[in-house]
Amino acid sequence: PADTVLMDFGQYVKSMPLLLKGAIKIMREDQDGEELLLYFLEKGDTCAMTLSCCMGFTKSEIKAVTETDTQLIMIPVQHMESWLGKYKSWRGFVMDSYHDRLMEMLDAIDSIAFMNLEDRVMKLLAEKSQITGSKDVRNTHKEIAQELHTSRVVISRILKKLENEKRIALNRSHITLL
Amino acid sequence: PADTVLMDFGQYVKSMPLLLKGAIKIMREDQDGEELLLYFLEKGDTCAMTLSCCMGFTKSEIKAVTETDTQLIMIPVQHMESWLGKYKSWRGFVMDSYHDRLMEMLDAIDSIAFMNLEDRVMKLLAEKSQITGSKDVRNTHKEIAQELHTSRVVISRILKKLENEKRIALNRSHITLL
DNA sequence: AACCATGTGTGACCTGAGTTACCGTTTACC
DNA sequence: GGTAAACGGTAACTCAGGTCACACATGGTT
Repeated sequence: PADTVLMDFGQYVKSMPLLLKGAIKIMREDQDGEELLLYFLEKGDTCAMTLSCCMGFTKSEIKAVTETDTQLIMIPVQHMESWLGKYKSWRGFVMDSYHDRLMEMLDAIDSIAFMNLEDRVMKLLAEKSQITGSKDVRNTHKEIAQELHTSRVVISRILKKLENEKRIALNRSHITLL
Repeated sequence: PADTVLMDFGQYVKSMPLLLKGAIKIMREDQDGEELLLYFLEKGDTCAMTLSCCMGFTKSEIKAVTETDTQLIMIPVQHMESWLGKYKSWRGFVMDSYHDRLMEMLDAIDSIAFMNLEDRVMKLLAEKSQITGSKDVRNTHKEIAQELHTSRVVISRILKKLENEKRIALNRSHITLL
């Protein structure tokens, strides 16, 4: 179901998720417990972070939470490793996954470093809309604020501005893209 | 030699660097040509970005510039691929490299998202000092500003403050950590 | 020595974003 | 139906960091 914490910071990882349906959001947390959305995983994706964590037997650096209801397969580490030697296709899949995740990280960095908050809000709303396949985004201002690592007041202000510009419509716990 | 551009944005990549000596800085650039330092590569490292770029035959998303004089081996793509099937150790090395790079990206995100400029400046100076093995950092304020994606004036201001706090000493084109 | 490019210092000002405080509205749940 | 919690709007203020303008120092070149 949506909003399930699949993996938390500091947890050991012993299997690798393979996403069949739905979406997962990957978050980063600093020492004060402040969070930041890194990227979303969608159908066909796997989490490279998990992947390298479970191979190195290190703790998770990230938190994974289902964004929507989700269906996934968990592959135990030992299979993963042996398959890497046996199947070229599996190797290719794992490599591609690493590549994809690096690109998502780059994108996350671009957003934080080069974009202003207003644009980041619009980008996030667009991504959420794309994931659910609907123009309606069911989130409170507070949730959006946490994902973008800012405060609720700031998000409310920006959303109100976007509404005045007729780019979105606001309702309680529910935003519509126009 | 130092300050050599090994790879630029949009360039195709046909071989993979393996760092024997020295250090390389990896930069990201936005559409306006604004740059941002992502991380440094050091002895024993390779560039996972290059790696996945050359396997996918896509253009480079990053720019690589030697930070110090550097010695490296360039491995052509075709070897890389066949070795992945043949040698478990090579596979492990490539996987580890991907993992390391992902961790560096996480660190870069932490810096940008969670730290203030003053701390980022100190962190950068510490990294540069560690790389050269010297307390002296030979950089102009302008160079530091570009790496942190800010302006020269701001960096001068912060450095002056750090000097007043006796944490560094300033000279022309040259900063000493105390 | 005169000149010019580069590097640095500093004051004045602007602005996006974070903070605090307070209020009204809606929803969930006894 | 009443009450507490969650949600959202808004004003007033603060502040880090960005921008502009200008001055001066340093070092290399002719």
